[in-house]
Amino acid sequence: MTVQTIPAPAAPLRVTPASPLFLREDEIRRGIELLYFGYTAMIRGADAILEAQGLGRAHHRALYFIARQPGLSVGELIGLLGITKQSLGRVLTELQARALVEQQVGTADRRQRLLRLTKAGAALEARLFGELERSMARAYGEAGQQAVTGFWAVLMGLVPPDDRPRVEALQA
Amino acid sequence: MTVQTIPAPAAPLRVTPASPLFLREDEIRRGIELLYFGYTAMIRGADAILEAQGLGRAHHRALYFIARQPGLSVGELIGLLGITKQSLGRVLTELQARALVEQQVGTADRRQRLLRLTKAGAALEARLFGELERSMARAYGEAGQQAVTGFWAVLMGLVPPDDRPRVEALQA
DNA sequence: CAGATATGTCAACATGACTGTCCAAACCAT
DNA sequence: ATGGTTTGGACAGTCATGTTGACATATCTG
Repeated sequence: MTVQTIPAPAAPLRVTPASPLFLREDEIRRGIELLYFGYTAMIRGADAILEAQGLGRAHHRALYFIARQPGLSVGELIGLLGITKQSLGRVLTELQARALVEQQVGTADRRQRLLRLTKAGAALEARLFGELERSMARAYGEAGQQAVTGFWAVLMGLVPPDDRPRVEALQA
Repeated sequence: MTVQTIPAPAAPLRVTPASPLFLREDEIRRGIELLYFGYTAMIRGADAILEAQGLGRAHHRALYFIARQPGLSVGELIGLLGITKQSLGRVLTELQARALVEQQVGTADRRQRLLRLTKAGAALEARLFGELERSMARAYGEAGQQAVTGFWAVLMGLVPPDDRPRVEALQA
């Protein structure tokens, strides 16, 4: 599962460094644009796989978080995705119909439905993750270890403080 | 236009630094998740304004890039947004009907329609930008100048090399 | 037992993407 | 000047993904 196949280049990717006046409009716009293009570029690789399966990004997000936190409840997943019960319901119904996701009744609270990937679901998620990983690993490698720390710091700074614990919690 | 109102804190936001083995699956997943949550968090602020206007994110993206590159052609905008002519057409028609965007016939090539914001369009875009800026400036400030450089480097690394010139070109 | 909570389901709707097709104007090369 | 290409607009239909609102069921909790 570990990926060490992409060696970091000797010289990290050169970008214009942030200036001391890095809160100027230009540098803010640069961040907005890179975030937009970087995000869409990372996603793109998985889209082809999804389309071949007749699935969409909504399915991917559900698969991703179920893979990340096996046994999470429907309510927790709704909280992570920030969508309504009805929207998730449709996605989850489809994933179960295709036997990619399975439910089990909660042990502590029997109202809960705890979600897990089936073998087939885990295999599909692994393929999708592979695409994201390929893109992200290349970017990490080109930018270098120190840049990755900065990347995380700025992104965490974008998340409203109240929501940060939930993001951190994924890093179990 | 310059924003210096948010001082960088003495101690930058602390995040777990990337480890020397920063290509491990866990650290890749951390990047994926932060990119997802950070991106959606940044966007969120503008959504309320858009909704009040009866506009969507597609309109915002068009306004953003027209503001960024006044006088760009329809084709260039299609290239930046990565959508089809038909999809952009509807958005652009609406923005023109609301007198937020105006066209002028290209000077060199009279087939082209060069796009500009009207006064009202510029005002709306400024309000929307203000929301993104507030979020991004806070994140920059919390993370610090060096982190911002790393943030840019990783994001640029995500963009396929062939597309990088187009992103750089926005930094005119 | 009563009320709150977790989940599921049905229906109607909005947004923003897509494809396919056709057309007009303008550019460009032979 | 003719013919092919490019740029853009328009119309029609479809799909994916989100939304509200209303209602049902099972289960937990006080």
